[in-house]
Amino acid sequence: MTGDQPPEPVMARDEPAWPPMPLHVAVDVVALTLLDDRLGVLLWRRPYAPFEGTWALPGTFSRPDEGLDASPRRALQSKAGLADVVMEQLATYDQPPRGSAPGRDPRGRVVSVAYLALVPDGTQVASSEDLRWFPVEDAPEELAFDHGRILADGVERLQAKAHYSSLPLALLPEPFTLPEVHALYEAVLAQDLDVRNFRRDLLAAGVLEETGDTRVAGPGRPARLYRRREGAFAVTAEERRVADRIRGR
Amino acid sequence: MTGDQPPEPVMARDEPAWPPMPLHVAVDVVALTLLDDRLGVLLWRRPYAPFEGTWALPGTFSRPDEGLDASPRRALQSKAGLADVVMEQLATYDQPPRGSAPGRDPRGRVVSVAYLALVPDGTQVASSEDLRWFPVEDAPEELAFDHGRILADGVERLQAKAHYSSLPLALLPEPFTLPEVHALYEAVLAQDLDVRNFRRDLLAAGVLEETGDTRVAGPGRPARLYRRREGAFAVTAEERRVADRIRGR
DNA sequence: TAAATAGTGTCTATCAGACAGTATTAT
DNA sequence: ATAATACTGTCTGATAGACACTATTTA
Repeated sequence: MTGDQPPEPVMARDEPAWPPMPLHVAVDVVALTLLDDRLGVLLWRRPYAPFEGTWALPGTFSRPDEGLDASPRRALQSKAGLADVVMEQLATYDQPPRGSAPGRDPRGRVVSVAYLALVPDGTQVASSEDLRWFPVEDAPEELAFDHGRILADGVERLQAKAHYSSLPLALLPEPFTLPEVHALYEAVLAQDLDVRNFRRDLLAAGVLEETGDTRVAGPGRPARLYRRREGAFAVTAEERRVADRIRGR
Repeated sequence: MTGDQPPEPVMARDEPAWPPMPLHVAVDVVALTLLDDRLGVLLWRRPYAPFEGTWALPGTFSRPDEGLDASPRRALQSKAGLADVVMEQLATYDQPPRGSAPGRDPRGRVVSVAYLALVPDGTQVASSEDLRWFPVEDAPEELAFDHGRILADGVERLQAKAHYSSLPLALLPEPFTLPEVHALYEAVLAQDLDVRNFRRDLLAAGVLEETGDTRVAGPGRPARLYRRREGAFAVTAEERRVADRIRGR
């Protein structure tokens, strides 16, 4: 593999070790959703080697003709029919993973750029025997490659952000009710949150605006409907301060 | 789920698009240090195309025979003679960078994994006309590739962590005095910090321990010396709570 | 003894956490 | 009326931020 793709003859005094040994760049997606009041992750059973038959995060190899961020979108689109989800880059992993045994990919050196994708509750996915949501806590212990670690990192990232941002709202279709948001944060953090304090702090953060409507769902008082206010993210007071300090410069 | 991962003849039903088009994987290092009570970054003037003669972050192509995290260490070692610095991965960038014009690397598709490296104040580096520290605020506006953006992201990461971790201490050689730590945080945050509050909060965080010695430096009362306590990181009370919540699960 | 640097204490406003009852709807 | 769900207010302890003086050394 010589990896020559110079559009012109640019090589006057080029990088000493050029062309470098090219590597294989994969992307893997930790796609999370709200599943029955718990956090769910999309897994895919690999139909071919390596790790044939093993559950894995959906992923693909990045193509030379697409932007890096486009690769995880294409993976979600082609494997699950998902489009327009909120995504953010997590981290990049390689072989060998820190502190683990078997290496990322038996086929050779592969670096994998992991992404976190947040899929709104109720979004239709092309599920099947070999592609479906798992409650995160019931996911198979052994995933392909080092996907178990990547999954854990993705969940941890979302939990961390739940403490100081409204990122988890991407898991709800708009408009939503405050009880739904409350249940969402409890699911994300796997933790009980006092209703009164939660509502007080969430409303004080100013990330929501009322639609004016309410939603009737069976018995009980109807809940007011909200949507996200554009560009609003920080939730706790401390983190609003931090964000202001950083942004305001 | 069968999960056989045969090191043997593997290619029975392999990935459809295998082998994928390989890409070039670079690593770039945002190496920061304390420079005359300001934050400094190590830059390198590229001696060859592309961007010949332009200042850039030190970097290299990752080799197939090394772990990904080893590449930025090799880059620092070979270009600047630096070893054993604290490093953490920042993010991965590619062509085209979000919202910019010229593309990462004119030679073809390159993804770059960026690292943050913290070099203790006073560490000797093999500096020259073409490799030296710049105060971050005096760094050239135009760096090669999208290194300007990567540098900004690295500084922002360090500043964010300065609010809730003792990561910046990696910029000081041990042992150090509290006035030095104070000056360090002021340099990192480019902000005045009240001495009394700073000392109160830093000591309350329990990340330091006294050595018992003091350091005499010219006139004035000698300062007590401290070292980092092993494994201690969180600084503010809020972030200790956050860290506990996340870790304690 | 003057100049330089290291070190210390209090008050206040804000916020997170604990806690229980009222309001509105369907049946 | 009963059951179900939505919604609300207060108190307390902890903490971040504002603020000015004393202590110890060298020259």
